[in-house]
Amino acid sequence: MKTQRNGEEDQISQTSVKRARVCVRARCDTPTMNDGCQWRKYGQKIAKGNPCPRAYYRCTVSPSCPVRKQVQRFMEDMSILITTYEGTHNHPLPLSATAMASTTSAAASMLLSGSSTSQLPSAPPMNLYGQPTFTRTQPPSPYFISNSSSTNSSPTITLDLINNPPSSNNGFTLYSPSNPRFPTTNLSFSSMAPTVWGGGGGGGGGGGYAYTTSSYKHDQSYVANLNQASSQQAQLTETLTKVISSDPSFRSAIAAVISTMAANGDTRKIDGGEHIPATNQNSLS
DNA sequence: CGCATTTGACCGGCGC
DNA sequence: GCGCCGGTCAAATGCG
Repeated sequence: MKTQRNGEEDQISQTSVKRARVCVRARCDTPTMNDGCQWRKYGQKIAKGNPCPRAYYRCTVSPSCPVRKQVQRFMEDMSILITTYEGTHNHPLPLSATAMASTTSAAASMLLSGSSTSQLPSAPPMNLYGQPTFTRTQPPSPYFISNSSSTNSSPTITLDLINNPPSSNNGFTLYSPSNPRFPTTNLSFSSMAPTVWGGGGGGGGGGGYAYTTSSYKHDQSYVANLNQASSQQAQLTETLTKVISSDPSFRSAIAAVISTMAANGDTRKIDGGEHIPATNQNSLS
């Protein structure tokens, strides 16, 4: 997997994906999602038409890391956080960050290949889990906003980590592109959302705002999710096999996610573990 | 005292 | 050419 992901990232960095962006939407009560990486806030703007300010962060794990992210509340539901990642990390990541990194890079890779998205024009969302692994107040309406802030000048992948309306999207869903030129691909990992990024900012400085280091906490829901994930692994595997076998590009994205889930639930052998702070590892148990 | 956030200024792209 | 707007910079500020 390490080789595979590195290959993907190489591909990403060498092609136009430098401009590709990965948009992640997740329900999050904290000012910013904790994705395991260390970010430094360098700006904030009030976007036109949106009362919520948009914050700009830069990856500070490595001084030369080009990765940036924008964090903004979803206008129609302030509890939803829209995080847009841009660029690819050029340094090893802590395990807690590989979840996002591998998922986004794989998603970007899938977007680049362009083969898969066109094959799913209007297919209904796939449900691989069958039920949500995390229960939380679910708003009545779907949140697949139409790539609102995008200027269509660069391809954007949307990872949807919101628990969507019950009937169809409780699990793991892939949404079809809507823009023929720069397709916007929506991936939904709603069952993962609260587990991977549940922790809360903290950190120093003014408002106690954006120092989202790898100090995220694993609460009970995280453990519960892990257990449930493993218990459903057989079913998941079977379904994934069908999906993956039918789409080589989607394969890479799925593989990244699976590896992440496996890594979280099992050991920390997979890529990046060597950079985990001890405190973070302790929090896993 | 060091470091991160805050926040107004600045810059470049884009549409008119 | 001008103005708007998104994105970035950097001095000021605040916290540990």
